[in-house]
Amino acid sequence: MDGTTAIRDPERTREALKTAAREVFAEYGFEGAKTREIGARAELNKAMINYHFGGKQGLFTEVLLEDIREARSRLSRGVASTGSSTEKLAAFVEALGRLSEERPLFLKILSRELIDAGRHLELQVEEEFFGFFGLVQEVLDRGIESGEFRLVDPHATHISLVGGLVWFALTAPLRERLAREGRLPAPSPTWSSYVEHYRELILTGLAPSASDS
Amino acid sequence: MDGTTAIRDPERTREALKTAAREVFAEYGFEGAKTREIGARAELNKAMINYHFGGKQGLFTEVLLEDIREARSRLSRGVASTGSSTEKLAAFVEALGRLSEERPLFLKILSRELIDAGRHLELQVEEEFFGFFGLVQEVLDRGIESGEFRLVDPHATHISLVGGLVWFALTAPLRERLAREGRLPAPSPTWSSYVEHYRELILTGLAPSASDS
DNA sequence: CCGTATTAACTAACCGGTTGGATAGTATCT
DNA sequence: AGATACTATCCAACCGGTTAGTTAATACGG
Repeated sequence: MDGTTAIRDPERTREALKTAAREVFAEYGFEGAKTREIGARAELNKAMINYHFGGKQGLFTEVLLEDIREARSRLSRGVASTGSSTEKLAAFVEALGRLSEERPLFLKILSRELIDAGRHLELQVEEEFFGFFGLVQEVLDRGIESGEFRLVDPHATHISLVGGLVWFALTAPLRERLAREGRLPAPSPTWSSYVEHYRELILTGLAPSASDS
Repeated sequence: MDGTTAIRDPERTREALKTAAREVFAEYGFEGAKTREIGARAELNKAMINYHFGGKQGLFTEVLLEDIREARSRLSRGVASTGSSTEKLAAFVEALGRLSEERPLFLKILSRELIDAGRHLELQVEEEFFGFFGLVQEVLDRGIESGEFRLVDPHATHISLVGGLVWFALTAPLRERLAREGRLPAPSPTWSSYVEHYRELILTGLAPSASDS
């Protein structure tokens, strides 16, 4: 009765399904993901998806809500670091880099949803997701106001800021495959080296020129 | 028999199928795209896909080969512009921006393939696609060598360079939907304003500091 | 404690509907 | 007439979801 030998453990079952779902949804997308495959990877009957989550959509929603909340909490911590706007932005890039590296499945799922305009996102997930947008905006606004950054469009800058890192993450699978097959002329950058490069590129790009007020 | 009134026109049929395929593949991905839907949009029997292209995969490959070749030719023209490395890079950003704006379906299809490491790309398409990578590399290498750019990792810079623009394109559908529903706090940047912003961000970010050799 | 009724967790089999592709027959070219 | 282009129909495989039935965990009266 120590719990580890329990044959039936609904909590463990739910976690196993969610873990399998993250893999399969990331690999095949919502429509492409087969409930049979999720069930098989979790070593459970696919009917358990309906039993515990109300269906494929329910499982998808549950997994995304969990991941979005974790991501927001991690990124918030990055932005909330004390210091100048420059330091805050650097901390955010670091946090987003680490998140992209450690949660590639989440990033894949989210990217797929972005491509098809969030077709499979329920309202609740959408609302939760929009919380991301406010995170960086304030740092940029304040940095521009204080003169630490050039006078750039904060909205556009926000897109650029996230774009490079996400793109690095999205192309990672292909680059890894090519590297494995020896078809890459030069070695691909590591995560840490890329994040470092990106932080410098962005911060240099945002720095005011010498002649600015 | 001037051709425009022809009831049967295999060339027109092939084009109609490819046009419909671009829409459907971009919207639903390779697996999600239904041959019935493609046939319906082209106002043709779905058996024509098999007849003219040998199947779903054949049509997909055909469409991608065509689009990749067009994209490469357009981007090559951008890079080949005369002038300094800075001007060449600026021209490339412009060209990529215009391409992303004018060929959103192509970009969607390609992004989906990147996410799943090119699972549906036949070898021929892959080879054709890799040609992209070399395009910017040389401009960056020469710009660094000549001292126009900082001493950055060209591979990483390449990823950053493409990332922002592609991310802008990928999030466009969602941003458009949100704007339509009035759920966006601030208006989203237009294509031209974003490209302009991005060009400046990158070129500023790559510029050597005053103290550099 | 202890048998037993009740509930919760789980499985195997099945369902209507849809998929990409094949095939047979028809129309329209040269 | 013979090749080419096209349609209507069919098919095996597969999809997500449901269902009836089984077993493990739990509540409870004695």
